[in-house]
Amino acid sequence: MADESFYDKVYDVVRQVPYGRVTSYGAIASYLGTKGSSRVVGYAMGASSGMHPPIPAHRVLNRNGLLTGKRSFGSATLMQQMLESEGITVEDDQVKDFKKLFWDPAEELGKNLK
DNA sequence: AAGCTGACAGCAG
DNA sequence: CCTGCTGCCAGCT
Repeated sequence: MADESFYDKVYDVVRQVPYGRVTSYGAIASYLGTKGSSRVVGYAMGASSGMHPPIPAHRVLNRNGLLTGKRSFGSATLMQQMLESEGITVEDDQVKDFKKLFWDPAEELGKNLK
C-alpha cells in the first residue's frame, strides 16, 4: 500500500465507516498521522464528490459534530436526511449523541488493520 | 516552480 | 462566555 495519495487514504477510512456511525476530521487526520491537517481531510471529501466509489462523506463531521460540509453536498437537507436515514438523529445541523455515534478509525481500524 | 485555496481546530482577545 | 484569527498539509491553477 502506500501507493495511494493522502486523499485516497482518507477515502479508504471514510468508506470503512460503519452504517449509522460518524467520524470527525481530526480523528481521520490523526489516524493518518497528519493531525494538524484536518482541513486536508475535509478537502479530500470535497474531491470525493463525483467520484466513482461513493464516499459517505455525510458521515464525516467536524469536531463539534456539526454538518459542516453539507454545503458541498449541494443540498444541506440532503446530508441531514442521509444521516437520519441511517438512524442518526440530526438537529440544528448537529448530530445527537455524536459522542456515542462517534467512530474512531484509530481504534476500529487500528486493532484490525495494524 | 510559486502561490492560493480549502467540508477544520485550537488559542487569543 | 462568545467571536475572531492564525496555523497546518496537500492538492490545484
